[in-house]
Amino acid sequence: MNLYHLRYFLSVAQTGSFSQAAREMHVTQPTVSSGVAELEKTMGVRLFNRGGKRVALTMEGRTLVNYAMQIQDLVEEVEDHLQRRDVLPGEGFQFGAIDAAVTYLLPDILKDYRRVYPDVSLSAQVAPSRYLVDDLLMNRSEFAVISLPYDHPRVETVSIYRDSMPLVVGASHPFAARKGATLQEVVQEPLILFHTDSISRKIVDERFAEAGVSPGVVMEMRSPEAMRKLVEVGVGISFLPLLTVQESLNAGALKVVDVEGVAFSREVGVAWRRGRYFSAAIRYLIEAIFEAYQGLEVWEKKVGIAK
Amino acid sequence: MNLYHLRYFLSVAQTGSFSQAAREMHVTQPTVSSGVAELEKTMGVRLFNRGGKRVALTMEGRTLVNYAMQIQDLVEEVEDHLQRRDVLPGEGFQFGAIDAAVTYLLPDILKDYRRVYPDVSLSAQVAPSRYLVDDLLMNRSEFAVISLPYDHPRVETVSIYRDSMPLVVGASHPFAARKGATLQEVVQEPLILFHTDSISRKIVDERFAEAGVSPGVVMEMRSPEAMRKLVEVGVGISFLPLLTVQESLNAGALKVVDVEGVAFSREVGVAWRRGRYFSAAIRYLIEAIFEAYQGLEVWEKKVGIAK
DNA sequence: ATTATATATAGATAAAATCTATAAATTGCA
DNA sequence: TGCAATTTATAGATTTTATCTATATATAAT
Repeated sequence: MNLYHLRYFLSVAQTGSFSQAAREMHVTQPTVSSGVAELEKTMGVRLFNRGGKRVALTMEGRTLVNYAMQIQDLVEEVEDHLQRRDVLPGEGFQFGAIDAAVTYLLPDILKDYRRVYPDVSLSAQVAPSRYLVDDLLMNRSEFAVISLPYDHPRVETVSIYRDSMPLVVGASHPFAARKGATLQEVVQEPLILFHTDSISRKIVDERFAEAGVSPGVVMEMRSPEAMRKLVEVGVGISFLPLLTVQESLNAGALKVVDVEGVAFSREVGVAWRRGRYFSAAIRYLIEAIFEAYQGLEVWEKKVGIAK
Repeated sequence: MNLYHLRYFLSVAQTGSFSQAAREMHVTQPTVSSGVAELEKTMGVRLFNRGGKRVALTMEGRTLVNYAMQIQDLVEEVEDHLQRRDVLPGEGFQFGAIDAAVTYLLPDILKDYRRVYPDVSLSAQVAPSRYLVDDLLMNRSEFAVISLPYDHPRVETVSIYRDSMPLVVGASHPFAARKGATLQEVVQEPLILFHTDSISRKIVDERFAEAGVSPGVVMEMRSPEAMRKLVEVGVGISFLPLLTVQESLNAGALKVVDVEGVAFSREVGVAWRRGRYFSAAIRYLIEAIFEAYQGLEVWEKKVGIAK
């Protein structure tokens, strides 16, 4: 069975004439003849009674008309759909994001997005960067907002945001009243740091190693929010992304303390599997992120031009 | 778009692998590759994200899955339907029949038929034979039960029933008390005959012409039922098919009168356009008619063997 | 009967689908 | 990190299918 033949058949059924159908379909009359003949052969039934100026559908022909019209409609509908890049209600995609991103960087963007694509269901996977990258590599998510730098031959990244990672202490901590502290003073204090598999932790560790000091780590965690709370209540002090602690700073629950010669920062960026194709609805979200922060030009240079 | 390619696509979507889909579809892997590539090209979207052990549907791919499954289902359904020669509910066909046939010959057959094909809607066109033959020639009806003989190069007929056409008179008519009447006596009486375009009338006319007499026709009609009533009330006398008058004879409202040297009869038969193809549901009805009366062997010789 | 218009058929041509062989990429394991 | 196994993509050959032109055949109307 062939979709063109089905179309010829419908046209014959409608016009009652092979010749006229051929004219409507812009093919020759023998083409219509053999198209219908092919259908009749594979179905094992006669579809038209020939003879006379007009041909007439058989009962089987009428049955086929019924189905053929439905099939045609579906085919046209899906072609339309895909060519417009419309989204089927209920369709959606999954992306990854680190905690700070979903909490502080993305909310407004996602809100706007729902206005543009109300039918797309978004599913955000929140996890530390390395897990998100696993998802990317396994094609389980379309893109991810992760901490940078992240070096992998099959992953591309573009930075969207640079975030400082100052030393923060609880309001009642001795450092809170001082202008600053030295690195030596800091390592005497109970430190709450990210887990060793995190990018932010790596940044901190490298700097400590350079300075030849080793910190007094009392706790390792993966959740910056939890760490913020712990610092607020005085369990320890920590280097935390500004994004995470901004509210607590405003509220006076935390204080930033300058540390001589230390200016930690980490970057947040968008990552995706190299060579990945982006559906229009997904691409829109990614580009909204770049527009809200930065990186649109770099992104366009990397994938924008090439389809 | 090609239905095979759609199938390959669905198989890839299901298995997550081009190679495995190829094995399932019993084609080579490049066939699946290029089939999917063709879909992607004509739709203008990427359907899968490749790379990695498994491929993953894009959003557009998921949309297409949705439609492709529906299309597949319809295709399978219609193929099944037609190959089994099932009938779509509401489907039906039209046939023609003369008054006597629908009234006296067909009722039981049609009743049985509805048990076998409850979903087929039958439409009987009741009219004099020549109009029914027009319908046959125009492919407006599938077959017809008409009066014979009917000679037309494009119409085939098979007799099913021979019906005598005796002279009938009202119970109070002078002839009713007598054993018989001569042709000369009959032509003196007011005769009610079929319209001149009818076959039964032709039979009568020919016999009169042979005998060199011309009847006193007072009324010409196309409805044997109406004629029966008119004879009953004494408007005239008539030659009517036995089928039509049997009940009135039993009730005593009419009497049969023998006419010397005259034994009219007409045949009833099934007629169809030469070369016509018969759907299973239609063929069943026709053959039921032949079985109930006669003519099955002749019919089978004419169309039975050839599909 | 004759003309005009239908559909069917035969053979040639063009288009496509599929295959074989092979390249290129990726994963998993040593 | 490098190698073996497995994956998808590509190129070219082959086969199949669809379509076209030309023509035969049948039908309807004049």
